[in-house]
Amino acid sequence: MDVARAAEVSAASVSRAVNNSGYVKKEVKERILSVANRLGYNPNPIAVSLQSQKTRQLLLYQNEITAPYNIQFFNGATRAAYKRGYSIFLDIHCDFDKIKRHLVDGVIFSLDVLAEKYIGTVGANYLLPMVVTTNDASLVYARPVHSVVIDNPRVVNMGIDYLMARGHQRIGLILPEHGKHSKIRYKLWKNRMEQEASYAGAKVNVDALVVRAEIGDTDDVLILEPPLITQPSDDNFAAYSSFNIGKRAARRYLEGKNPATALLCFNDDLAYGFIRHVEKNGVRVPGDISVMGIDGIYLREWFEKKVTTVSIDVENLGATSVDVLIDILEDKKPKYINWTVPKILEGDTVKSIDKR
Amino acid sequence: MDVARAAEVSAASVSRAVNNSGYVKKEVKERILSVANRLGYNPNPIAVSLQSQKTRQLLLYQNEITAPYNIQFFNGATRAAYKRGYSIFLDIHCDFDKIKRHLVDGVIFSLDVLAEKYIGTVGANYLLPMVVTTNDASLVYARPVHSVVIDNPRVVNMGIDYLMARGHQRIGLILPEHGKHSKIRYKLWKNRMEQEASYAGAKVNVDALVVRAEIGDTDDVLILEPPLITQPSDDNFAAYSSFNIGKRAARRYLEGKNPATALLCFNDDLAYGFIRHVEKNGVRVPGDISVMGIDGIYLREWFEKKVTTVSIDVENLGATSVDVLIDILEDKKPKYINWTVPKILEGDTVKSIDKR
DNA sequence: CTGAAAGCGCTTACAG
DNA sequence: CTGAAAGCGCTTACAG
Repeated sequence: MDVARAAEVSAASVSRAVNNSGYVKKEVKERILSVANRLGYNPNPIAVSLQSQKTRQLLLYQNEITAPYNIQFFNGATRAAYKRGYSIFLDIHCDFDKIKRHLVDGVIFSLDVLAEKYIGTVGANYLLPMVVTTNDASLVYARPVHSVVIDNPRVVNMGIDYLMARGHQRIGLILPEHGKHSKIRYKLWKNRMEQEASYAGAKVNVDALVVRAEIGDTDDVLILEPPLITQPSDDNFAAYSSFNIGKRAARRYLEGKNPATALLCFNDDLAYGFIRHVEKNGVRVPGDISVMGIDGIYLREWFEKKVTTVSIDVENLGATSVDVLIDILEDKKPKYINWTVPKILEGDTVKSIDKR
Repeated sequence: MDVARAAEVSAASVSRAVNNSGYVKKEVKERILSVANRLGYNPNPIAVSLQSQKTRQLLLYQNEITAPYNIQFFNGATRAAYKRGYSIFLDIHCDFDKIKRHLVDGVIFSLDVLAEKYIGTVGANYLLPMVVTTNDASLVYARPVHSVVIDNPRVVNMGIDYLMARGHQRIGLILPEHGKHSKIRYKLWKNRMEQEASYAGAKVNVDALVVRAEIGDTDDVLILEPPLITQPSDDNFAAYSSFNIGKRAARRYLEGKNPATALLCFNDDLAYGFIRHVEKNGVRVPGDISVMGIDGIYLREWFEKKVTTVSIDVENLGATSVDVLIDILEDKKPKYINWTVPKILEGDTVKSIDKR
């Protein structure tokens, strides 16, 4: 070490002085520090990491970055990490093999399917400490995994409650054709709606209230290489965006004759895609049909109409995931399952109607 | 090394086998590899980095993550990095001291003011290889810095050309009160407009066409800790968003009597904030006033109206920045100044008018 | 209070 | 073709 030579002490003393750990005589310490300062010395972080077996860096996997959900998750995560002296590494390439080369202490998956894939492949013999945000508390992985759980039963029922309180009885559902989360929310919605129908003594086919749509091969959310967001010639939007699924759903909705007075959407992005397309075709929201989303995306503020939504406080989801992961790393034994609490955010897309 | 012991060879041979470098007898290599595989061995990336003095990780500084511009920049950057075997570390905390602890080979600044701040402080004695995306080719830092330059003279004139070709002569400008970029674009616009006026033989006060606005202390873009995007109770949007500056500008616009028939906006976000607010107040775009943005954000597709804009191909900006940085790291001597080419993206917010 | 030594887990000349 | 040695740049017991 240059500093050690210049200050005529051992490397050990420099280390003690710079990190002010252990004993160094006061004058010596000052001399070392002033020399270090003069030479612009900074401990090599890689060497420090090798020694401590810690990088204080975390990895966050998301499958893309244009969805407001993902942006909010990242923002919450990076804030939480910063508070505890860590940094977040956002990786939107689901190329899990690369994880072996990343200099990180642990991993966060903002989507459970990503975590499952990782555990089933690379994770089998390179399993870093990890946390996953999941839509299903009952998910069982190859081994126990710490998770932050979106309380879907509450989310879906809270949305339905809100709409019912405003007189809606025929409450439809718009969701992607495929995907585990989609199935979970569909089941919850269906159970509730059938229950409501039986209360009312009615025998109805609730499935007539559903609109499903899909774009491309959306079953596979593992995107190795994220596409360009904006094509050089036109601004085509990535095929997998929920916004586009919402547009597609709107097309189906307009073709059929869905009897719903209100539609609960799989998420806010989808709701906006839906609204955009039906309004272009003369259907007013909420005049002709009420629309409710799920998530609570920040872009609600950017649109001409704020979507009424069940917020799952995505930033908090990200922050909690990070806190759990750091707790693991610092041996603070967090709970395996961490629930989050949804909440209604009022907006402009639901109207009250007379019950009949 | 466990593998070395189990395979009864030296650590050196294991290294050679695993990296398949140097000579290892075929059978021995196979034995090592199978043992390594059985034990689930992976070289410790920190140790590898210490040895090679490379992490293959890069740091990208941005001052927040909600702006579509930043999202696109990141997407372009991470794609470019991935192609060359690097990863990008997105840091939205402008806490440059932390850079000393990051395990990265180089840094990218997507905003020149961030780079200047870094060079003037921490960078003085901890200067990593770096690249900056800048609005001004003439920027002189404390030392020469590789830069990717947004060709503002072309951007501004291209926008004005587009509007003039559609009959507009009184072309206004909306921009933030403060900031270097704002001043640059203002000057370019002013020169051009005065020139046009003199061609026409007119003597006009072009400044009557300007709308300026600001939110909070926006002069300081160095955000140590990014705020929550969504507040738990209401969805207030961060004060520094250009969208909100656009709304504020709209208020001023409505108060005064700006004679412009078309307004060039500092960026697309601002344009949307402006459009949102004036339309709420009965002013139609482009019916009553044409609006043009700069940037080419992907959210154009999400809105009811696509803003007409001068795209600076932000993804390409990010990708180029990364390529230049990697060229530096790999000793490929990239140019110091790298220009990018703007381009018009048509939209729904400009109408042609009769010249008079 | 301070330094020599060992070690973090690798890789790469250097001998053989 | 293979191993012992040195070294990447630190930190931390261990002696003194």
